[in-house]
Amino acid sequence: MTTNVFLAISDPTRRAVLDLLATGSRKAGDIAARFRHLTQPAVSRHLKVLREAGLVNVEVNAQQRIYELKPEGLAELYEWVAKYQAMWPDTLEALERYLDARAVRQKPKGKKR
Amino acid sequence: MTTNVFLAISDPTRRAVLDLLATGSRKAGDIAARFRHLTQPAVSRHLKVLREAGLVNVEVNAQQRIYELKPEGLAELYEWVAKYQAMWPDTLEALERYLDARAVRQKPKGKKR
DNA sequence: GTGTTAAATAATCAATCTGTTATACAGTGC
DNA sequence: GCACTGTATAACAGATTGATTATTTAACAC
Repeated sequence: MTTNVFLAISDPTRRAVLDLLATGSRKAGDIAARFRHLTQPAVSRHLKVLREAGLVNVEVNAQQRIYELKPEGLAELYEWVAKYQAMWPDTLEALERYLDARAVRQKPKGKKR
Repeated sequence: MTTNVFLAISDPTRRAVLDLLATGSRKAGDIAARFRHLTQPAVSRHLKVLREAGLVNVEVNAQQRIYELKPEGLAELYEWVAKYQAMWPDTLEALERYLDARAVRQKPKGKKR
């Protein structure tokens, strides 16, 4: 139990679910449909992990479950990483330059990550 | 391969190593000594994961390895979570209030997390 | 009631993770 | 050379993860 946020976001599928929910709430079935390489139960279990980590809310609507992002659940993570941000090369601009440089290095023309 | 940052920080021991290195570079042996419930090889493997994730640098000094935090390695994580920060209740102050409230709820008198 | 739909849970399995002990490797000092 | 020190790696065991298929649960529609 006490599924924690760090563990919850360590899985790429779960991050993708969060990214999707960031664009708006979705029914469980619609979320599952986005992951065509996964079955419905697989997605359902990812949603459970996200629920237990406090990263999403569920609203019941007849047989449907509407998942909503709960972004404050990421506060703990933000809090943790922000400590390190202060140690970054220099300013935010330096960070941006760093990220841009990294993006170019990793994928010269691509867009997905 | 391609050990990623999200996975690297999902383990509490590894986060503790990073937190330790945030206070200054350390020899591998000194790091291992901090985790008395773990053996030297166990810590060595955590260090390897952190290396592969680009979160630490190693400087060789005779038989010793001096580990140094590479905070820019957390840029990807920061980048990801920062997207969500914009969706938080309100301002930074609201976030702080939220965090304080959460801390009180979870541990009325304690201080460690 | 029956049948249908939406989603969660159960049972199971393979792969991965984290720890252990034992061992190898590389550098130092004599 | 040999012994010693510091750290990494190998081999393995147990726990956990993430997927599957099959089943259950719950609400709707008739």
